[in-house]
Amino acid sequence: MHSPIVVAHSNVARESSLGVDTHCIACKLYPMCLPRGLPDKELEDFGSHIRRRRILHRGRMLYHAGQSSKSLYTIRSGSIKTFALSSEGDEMVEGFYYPGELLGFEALSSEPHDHFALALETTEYCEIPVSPLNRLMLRSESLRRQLIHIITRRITGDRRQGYIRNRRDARSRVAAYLVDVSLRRSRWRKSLDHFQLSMDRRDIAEYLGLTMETVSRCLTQFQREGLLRVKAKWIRLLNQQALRAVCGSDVWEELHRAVV
Amino acid sequence: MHSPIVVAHSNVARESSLGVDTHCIACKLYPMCLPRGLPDKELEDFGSHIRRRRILHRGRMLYHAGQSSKSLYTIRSGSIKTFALSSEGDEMVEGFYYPGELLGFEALSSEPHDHFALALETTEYCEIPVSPLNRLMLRSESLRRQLIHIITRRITGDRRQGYIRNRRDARSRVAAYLVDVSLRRSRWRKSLDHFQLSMDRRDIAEYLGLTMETVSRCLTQFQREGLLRVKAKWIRLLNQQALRAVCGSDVWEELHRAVV
DNA sequence: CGGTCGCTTGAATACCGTCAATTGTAGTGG
DNA sequence: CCACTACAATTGACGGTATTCAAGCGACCG
Repeated sequence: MHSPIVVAHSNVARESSLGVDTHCIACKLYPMCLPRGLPDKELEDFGSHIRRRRILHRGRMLYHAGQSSKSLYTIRSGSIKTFALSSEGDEMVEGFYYPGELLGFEALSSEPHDHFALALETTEYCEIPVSPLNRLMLRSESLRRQLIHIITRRITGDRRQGYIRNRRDARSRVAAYLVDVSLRRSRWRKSLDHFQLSMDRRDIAEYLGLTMETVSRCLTQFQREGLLRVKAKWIRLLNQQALRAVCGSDVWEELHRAVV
Repeated sequence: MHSPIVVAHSNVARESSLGVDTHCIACKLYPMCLPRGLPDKELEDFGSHIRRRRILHRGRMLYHAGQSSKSLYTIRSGSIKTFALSSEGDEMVEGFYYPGELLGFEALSSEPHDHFALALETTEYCEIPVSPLNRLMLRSESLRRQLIHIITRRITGDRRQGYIRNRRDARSRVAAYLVDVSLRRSRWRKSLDHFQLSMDRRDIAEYLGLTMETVSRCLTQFQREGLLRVKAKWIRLLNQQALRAVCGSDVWEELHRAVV
């Protein structure tokens, strides 16, 4: 059901024996893809080290807290939730990851994972081991630049997420969340206004610092106001303009900049 | 009204012709200092490019939103507040920076600053222009590693800050904030339990997603409970143990790990 | 068909935000 | 040095919003 890119390029393997191609094609779709813009020679090198097309089924962990980290991961399709566990056992949701996005940066500072990464649906990902990556960076100026560029953008992106999550009232947080999901989907050219959330209400709530019930109430209220239609995990945005107004036009701009 | 950097930078040259020394000394105190662990040769090189001992007086801007960014900055003493402005004109506080901490990472991806950085008190900082930094990284494997290490740790650090700011109730947010300040001070061996906040109540409130009044009420309540004494900006923590319990012991551990 | 799980809805409560008044503090000039 | 001013912080009362607890609904699955 959710296997966008794979399907679209199912006839990829024949194009190249090295198998770098699939990644190249992906790069056209994913602006922040790691090897984007690399010279062909280095691209080959890079491609020979990553482990591509791995599959994780819903509910499986990509990695656990405490586990030593040796790789970066990039999502090809599906979605991942990252979270820490408090001593009382409840989840503190850190974020959600969509196709084209990287996670597991702590591998770059050789620290163990400090959180869990869980597949919210069937998810295809690439694993990029850091030790060959480090070796490659010795030779490849452009790879080094690209990596630093990506990490840096991640920092500014997190900053913007912070602006969402810290909004005062529940309404604007939930609105901003929906706009964010919609914008991030637009990156890989999926429908902007009709989509299925892969996480449940509790996850959204934990992420936004609210309760499940409040998130639910906001959604039904938005529906009553004609801003969207919601049926379980399916969302249809009917009036994006108005939704942006709810979350604050400036917040929308921040989010928009983060995606472009 | 707020004119940026300008200011003094007077008697630097006499200590050393290369001027690396002051930075080296700092490195002993600041574990995350950029050139930490560099071979002497490269350290010299590095030191010759940074602009050290710049002074910013209270209320002055280190940089403005929109301004093009060409340097990283590291605090030597004092403190900096970073914030964005919403369209309604109110501040969205992103964070506070203390000695040993780096800011302005967007320079590494050659994007303009998307926020303001303001000195909360008289602040000494170093400016590290990125173009020589990039050139140096071509030759210096260890510098490259160190930079990536620092940026990566910044991401995990931000994640932990997120756990603070997203706590449900005001009490635990304020408590976590105080513990955080205290721990970050401990890095440069300042008093853990008696200190002066450099930001006002409104700044703290905006940072935590609360109001000034709520922050104030939490502080006086903590005082009534005997956890601390507060007089204007001066805080004396009387019972750190209990304070950590208020913010949730696991959050405290997260913060602690971020500092060490 | 009954059971589980995720989601919604309702009512009561607790908490935080708002507004307004007061006190306190720092900075300025007499 | 003190008085004055401007601004920061505190405090109180009130109303609104989110949480809590509990019940009800509906989809999915055995």
